[in-house]
Amino acid sequence: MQYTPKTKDFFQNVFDVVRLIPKGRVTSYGAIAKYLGTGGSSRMVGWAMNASHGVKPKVPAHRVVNRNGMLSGKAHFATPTLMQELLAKEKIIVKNETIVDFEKHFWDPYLELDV
DNA sequence: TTGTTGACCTCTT
DNA sequence: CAAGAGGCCAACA
Repeated sequence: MQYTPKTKDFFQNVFDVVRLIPKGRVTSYGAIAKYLGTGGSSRMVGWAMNASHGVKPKVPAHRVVNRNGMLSGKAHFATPTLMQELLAKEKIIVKNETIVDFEKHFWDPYLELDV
């Protein structure tokens, strides 16, 4: 199913996809942006995540990283180490602010949520 | 309404 | 191989 950002709020869209990320899996901003139809505008995803702090239910923003698997958004969490801590609970190994075997834990909304 | 900003991605130098 | 600049779309002032 394809979301229609025109009919729904962009943030709502991003939050919905992020919440659908299975435990122990991660995805990238670009993948979400592409799935939403915004294409290369992956920055919008990050913008939406910025508003995901006081959102309910909780949005696993720690499962969303950049294309290289680096925790670029960790600075925006409550604590710089919170993101890595949360990922560690998901059995995801983070080394030097970067997810180990990122491809292995990568979760593509296109493949899981159907295109 | 226009301009700036932003947790990014990709090409070019 | 490393660094810089441009591009994408949406929200905020």
